[in-house]
Amino acid sequence: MGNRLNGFGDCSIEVERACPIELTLHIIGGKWKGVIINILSKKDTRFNELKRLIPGISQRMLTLQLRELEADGIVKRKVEETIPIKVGYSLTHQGESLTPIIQSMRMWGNDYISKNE
Amino acid sequence: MGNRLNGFGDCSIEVERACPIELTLHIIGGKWKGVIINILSKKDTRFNELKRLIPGISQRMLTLQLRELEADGIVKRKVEETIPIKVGYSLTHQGESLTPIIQSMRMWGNDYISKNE
DNA sequence: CTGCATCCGCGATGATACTG
DNA sequence: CAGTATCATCGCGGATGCAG
Repeated sequence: MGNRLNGFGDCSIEVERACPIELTLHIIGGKWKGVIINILSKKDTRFNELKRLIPGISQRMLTLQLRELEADGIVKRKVEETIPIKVGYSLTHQGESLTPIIQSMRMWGNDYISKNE
Repeated sequence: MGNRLNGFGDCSIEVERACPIELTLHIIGGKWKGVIINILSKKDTRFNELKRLIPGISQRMLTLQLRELEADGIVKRKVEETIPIKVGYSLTHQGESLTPIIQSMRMWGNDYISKNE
């Protein structure tokens, strides 16, 4: 997992090392990651359920984004060995620690919308 | 400015409309926007100063990211009609209202780094 | 000093079909 | 149900040169 941090360790801002910001943005900034985390913060969700809840996302992208979130330790994947197979996704502790930020972003976004009609 | 909201108005998540999150992510999620906002939150900064403070960014990208932030009402642009011209950038009120989120992201990022070494 | 214009490669994303 | 594989595309972003 640590290798995902590569490319962030060598940036040197003089005012202040802003890398943690970039890192966070890199982790949650994917095209659909915000929505995914937001949904998972409310309830554990299965693959097809996620797909249904996120209109417009392709199966491929959903898989990829989930894999990245998993690699970053944000999301947990639990396979039920039934037939057909069921796969449940949920937030890890680290993932849950992101929800305050997500919620701040929601509030800011709503505020922004209301101010710009 | 309102037209930048297009594409967000029609997303319909059943669990909850997550669009404000996507919108916020869209506004601050650019490759360098986090750093830019972070720097501007500390002090007004001129173009070349920004370029110097952000190693690795190309002139082109700095211009583009600043233009987007300006179009989104996050950043203010002030031209000093000297020779040579000087252009100062600063946060708008809306831009300043983002800094708590940015700071949360910094803290989360630092925490993340220390936990994943 | 602060940009804009142009060219271009590459990665991100979509569409579609196939699988255990 | 939950993916994987493959192909095609499209825009991001880098490099470079020009301009006021």
